[in-house]
Amino acid sequence: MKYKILEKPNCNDAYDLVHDALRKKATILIFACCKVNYEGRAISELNWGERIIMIKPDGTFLIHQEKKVEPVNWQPPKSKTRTYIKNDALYLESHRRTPKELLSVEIRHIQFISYANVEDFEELEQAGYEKDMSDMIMEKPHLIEEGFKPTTREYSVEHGFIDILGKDNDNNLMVLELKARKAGVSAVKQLRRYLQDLENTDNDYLRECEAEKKKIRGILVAPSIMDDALEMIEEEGIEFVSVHPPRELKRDKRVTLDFF
Amino acid sequence: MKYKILEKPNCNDAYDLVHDALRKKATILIFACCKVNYEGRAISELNWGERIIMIKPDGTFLIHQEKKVEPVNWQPPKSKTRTYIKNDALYLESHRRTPKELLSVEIRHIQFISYANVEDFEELEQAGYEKDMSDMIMEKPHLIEEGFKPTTREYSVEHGFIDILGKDNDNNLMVLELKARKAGVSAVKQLRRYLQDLENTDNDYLRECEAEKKKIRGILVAPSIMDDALEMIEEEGIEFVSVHPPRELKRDKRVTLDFF
DNA sequence: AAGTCCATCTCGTAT
DNA sequence: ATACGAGGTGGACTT
Repeated sequence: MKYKILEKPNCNDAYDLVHDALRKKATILIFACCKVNYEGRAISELNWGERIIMIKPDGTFLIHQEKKVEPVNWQPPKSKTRTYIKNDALYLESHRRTPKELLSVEIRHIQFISYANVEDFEELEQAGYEKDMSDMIMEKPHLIEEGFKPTTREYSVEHGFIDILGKDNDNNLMVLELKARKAGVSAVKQLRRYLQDLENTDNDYLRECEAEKKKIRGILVAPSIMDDALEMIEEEGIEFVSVHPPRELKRDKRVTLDFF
Repeated sequence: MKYKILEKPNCNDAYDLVHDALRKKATILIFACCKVNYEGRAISELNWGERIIMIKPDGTFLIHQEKKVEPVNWQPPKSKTRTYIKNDALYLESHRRTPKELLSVEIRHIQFISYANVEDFEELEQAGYEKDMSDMIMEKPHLIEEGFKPTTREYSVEHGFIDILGKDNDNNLMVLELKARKAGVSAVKQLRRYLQDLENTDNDYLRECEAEKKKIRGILVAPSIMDDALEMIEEEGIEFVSVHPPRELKRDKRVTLDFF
């Protein structure tokens, strides 16, 4: 059976349906009045009220109020769900170890309860992120400037990773910090720290620059920049290059590439 | 009517129910095969597959696959939902401005669709966070050490905010960085930056310390600490104090206080 | 409206 | 298993 719905079921029928659904690895939806306790990484308590409960076959457990994107309480995938009846009331429990967490739901008036065998073999295709930007710049370095030659990605320094390292036409070292969204002061500070790290630590790039008397150029790459960050950049001698993250899905790209 | 369910409805009946529910500010649940496009802060595409769609009265729009806590696509509160029929298929659209975002859902086979008037006047009571820790330390400074006198919270420095500033028994300055979870290397680096900020910028605390020839002590406060962070702390002359975030709900606390 | 920071962040990925 | 960073982060709070 693909799905099943019970309206205003009694406690035993609801119990049977949940039990069935858990065994069948179905997705459960419940609209009911409930009371919720959580204890684990933090603790919380939610008094009686109507909510939507969703239990997924991967162990995910969600309780949604009538507002907000985030569930009011939840358990992550691989949590174990069990159900039982006590004093004529239905209880749901979801627990996991590492870290030890327990979510307990007491259910009073079930308006309806259902399970569904959800068949979905598709994955989300998406674009517009820092990684897409990085890929694009490695493919088309001229987006930064003519003659830019990227050499290293994710170069490790004291306070983190430099997104892209490379050289300009005159062999000066270029340190790129990428942001997929509007760059703020924090991005400038981050780049500034990386530049300091590069200058204060012994490394091949620094030695080469010193030997050849070349400069180290810090480049902030983002679609746009906030006003205060722009001011700061001018003070710091850092450059800003406007690059928008690519808005092409990989599938579209593949098609485009196949086409030529 | 508190709720309504249609099983395998035709396109027009489904449209009517959605229309009704949106007008009535009800919460909508749909189990159906759908195809999703998103364009806004990023772009994404999700091909045909079965999912659970939830539309809340506050404008929140969620599409859940059968795995994970996070919805595969969503729109935040205050988004505007509309529905229409085209070529005998039901469409749902949710859009918002600032930033401009559009979520489009094409629906093929509806297994069931329902709306529910969710009544919930309760808010989550919770504890176990950084803020709770901070409150607790301000109330019971001896948790850090005997004679500790906190003076300032959220003291602004170049790279962020110092959680708690205070003095020890000998009038040395104490800089506290709080973490509600196990502290890692990044927490130590953060504290180190704040200490540098405090020493490099002109401020009353620094001047007082220099005048009175007092020290500046960096204290990392967390329930526990990672091995590499502990090593780093010893090198840096930073101290670690183990404090667990309080696990008392405010309501419980109130009861306790009222009792005495 | 925009910026800042915490979160039971979640989730992917590298180690 | 654990650590680390990105996210259409969300959400609360301040400016």
